Amino acid sequence: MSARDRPVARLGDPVRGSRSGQPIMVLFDLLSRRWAMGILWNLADGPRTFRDLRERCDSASPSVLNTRIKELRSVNLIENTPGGYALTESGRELFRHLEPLGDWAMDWVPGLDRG
Amino acid sequence: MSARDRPVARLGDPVRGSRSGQPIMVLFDLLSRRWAMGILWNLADGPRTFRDLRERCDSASPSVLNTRIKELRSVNLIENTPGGYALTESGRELFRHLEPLGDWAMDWVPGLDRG
DNA sequence: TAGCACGCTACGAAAACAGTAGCAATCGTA
DNA sequence: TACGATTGCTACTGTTTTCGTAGCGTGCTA
Repeated sequence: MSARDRPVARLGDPVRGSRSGQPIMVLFDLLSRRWAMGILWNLADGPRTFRDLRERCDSASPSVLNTRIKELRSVNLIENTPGGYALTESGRELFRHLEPLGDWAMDWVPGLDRG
Repeated sequence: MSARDRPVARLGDPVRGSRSGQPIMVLFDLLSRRWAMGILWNLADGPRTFRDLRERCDSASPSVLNTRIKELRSVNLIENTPGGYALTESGRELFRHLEPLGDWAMDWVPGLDRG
């Protein structure tokens, strides 16, 4: 299995066009894929089924959603529980770092309409 | 100028397939574009010229880099100073929220090699 | 005036994503 | 045991985004 085929970059791998493989860039590479952060965000308040999660992600296409789920599962950020997909402990840790962005965004976004 | 042509979503706009327009989704939409977070990260320790920044972003293609720069400038996260591109005050605020991810990623990434 | 570094654009190829349809498995119900 | 409803998920086509490379116009310097 080559780096190219592996779902998510490992430490030292070329990272989707990035060749440094620094941890933060590995993370950015993962999070900057469509719906990756949205999935974490929408699982934060409890487990969701595939279709439930899909609705909350504005009906993201199931192919992309499923690809993202595989990726996030492969790096142990989410897991499939009897109650549906849910954040793992690592996922909750990561979410705790993302969470403050919600408040910050609420202060930031309205200012954009000046354009 | 339609929402589709505007570089970055405004509050209430459909957000690249997302129709909620919640602030956090507007932010996620912006940050989940290629190199958006990398640019903020690489400008955190001082201004950089276009070419300098490009090298730090693993030689990202200039077209994408320039597109991202336009977007980040249009929402007042970076600006073009005499010394090169630099974070604005808003940009530094946002970076302060991103910064802890660097340490977290260093704990997280090595564990991925168990796959 | 010849070089050089600058910000930036153009363009074809490749990859990612959207949008829709639908399948196989599982469940509760009758 | 058959039925419909719901589940996770795949397949396919068309659009959008990104990549990778080449190169333009400007300003500075020697």
